[in-house]
Amino acid sequence: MTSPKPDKRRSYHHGDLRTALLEATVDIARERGLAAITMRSVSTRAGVSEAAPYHHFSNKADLLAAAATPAFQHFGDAISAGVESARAAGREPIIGATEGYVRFALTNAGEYQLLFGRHIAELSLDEREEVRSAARPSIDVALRALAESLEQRSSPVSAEEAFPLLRAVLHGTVSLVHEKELGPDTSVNEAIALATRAVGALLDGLGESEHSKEGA
Amino acid sequence: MTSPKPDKRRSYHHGDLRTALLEATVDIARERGLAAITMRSVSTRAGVSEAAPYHHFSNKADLLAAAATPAFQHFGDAISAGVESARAAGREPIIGATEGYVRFALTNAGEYQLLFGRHIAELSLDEREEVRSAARPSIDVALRALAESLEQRSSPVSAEEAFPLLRAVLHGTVSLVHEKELGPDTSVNEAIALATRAVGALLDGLGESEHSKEGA
DNA sequence: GGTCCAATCTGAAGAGCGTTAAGATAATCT
DNA sequence: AGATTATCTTAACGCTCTTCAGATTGGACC
Repeated sequence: MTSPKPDKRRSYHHGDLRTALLEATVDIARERGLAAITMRSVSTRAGVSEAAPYHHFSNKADLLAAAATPAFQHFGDAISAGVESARAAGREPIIGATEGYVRFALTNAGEYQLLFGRHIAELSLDEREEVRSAARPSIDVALRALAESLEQRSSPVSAEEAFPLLRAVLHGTVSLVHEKELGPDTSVNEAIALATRAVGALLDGLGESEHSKEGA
Repeated sequence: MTSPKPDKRRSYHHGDLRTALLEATVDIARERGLAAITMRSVSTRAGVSEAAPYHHFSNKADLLAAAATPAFQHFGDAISAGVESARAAGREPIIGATEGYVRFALTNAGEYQLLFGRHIAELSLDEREEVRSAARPSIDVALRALAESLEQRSSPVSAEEAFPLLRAVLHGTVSLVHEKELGPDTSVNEAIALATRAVGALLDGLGESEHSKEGA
């Protein structure tokens, strides 16, 4: 009994446990945060024993790295949505990307941590490369929005040059809010206002300081 | 008798275990990173059993929060040194503060994490207030440097207004480097160059965009 | 269609983590 | 002095990640 159907969680063998584990990981991150991701919670959610994941991932770090792939999909979609929304409203693409980025990071804090948390720094080179390629589409969306806005402003700096600065502002704003460093009750809209203002000023300043070194 | 005779690791009673535990905590953070701080590593280093800390701190979170006090002292000193150095060289105080901040955060990554890591977000209100007051001197140093530079630029924005933006840039830059998101081998000087450029552009841009809303 | 192999999953165990409880020791108070 | 209180230790619990031997099964091969 209870075997012949590839129905899903039926038989001794799962069928597509790897995918199920990744989905469980992302779901738990969204619902209960990065700290709630344990081998037990993930495998229980997928309906298997806690040792089962080790047949698909070499360890927890590897599982988290692999889970970044679906999570980056969500992240990229959120940025794209922000860009489209801004474009439709006649606002700068990079401001739209900023809104999408910050809104995603604050409404899905656990998933954002999964993508950019401290555990990433401890991955092996191979694993980090895997994450990096999963991140590529999101990066490209943001980079294009940045390039377009710089062009609109006829800014003298390239998108590649400005990109790390943009990332610093966005990641910094989000991290400070996550860590409750800007007060324990900063709202999403306040955070977006902060980030858009910083990004706007940054691009303004980059344009200015390059046109003429008039300081002193 | 002889309360001022804490000879050191002598008897069954330690003498000043609380202080010794805080020093051990900070030392381990500096030497081996935040993750290496365990109740066992800390108490072993202080020469006591692993349960001893619970007579001075209610739990690990409380210990970490208390350890922020000496660590913030180091942090504030580093920022001050940067400001003084810049002042002596005729450069902007806020650029000096930026250099001091980033250099400290990258040469003492573990201690920086101790101050601004994710665990801070999970503290109780009382514990967070304790950390907050320990942070006060460092914040004031940075705030003064910012105010002075804004004045030199006759910028229309107040230091209080610009401060969160400054923090976002600094914390973001440092976090990205710590998490190896800007390449696995970003040097301290590269990070400082990035941060100073971002801070400079930010202040430039804040000045510009307030003088005249000329966009569109 | 039957047999065997390799992939997959389980159950049990080990080492390390934070934390608590009960008891030993020493400093302080009266 | 004796008693009280603060401090520290030893031992244990439940949780973490991880490994290993053994059970189960899907698929390849004959």
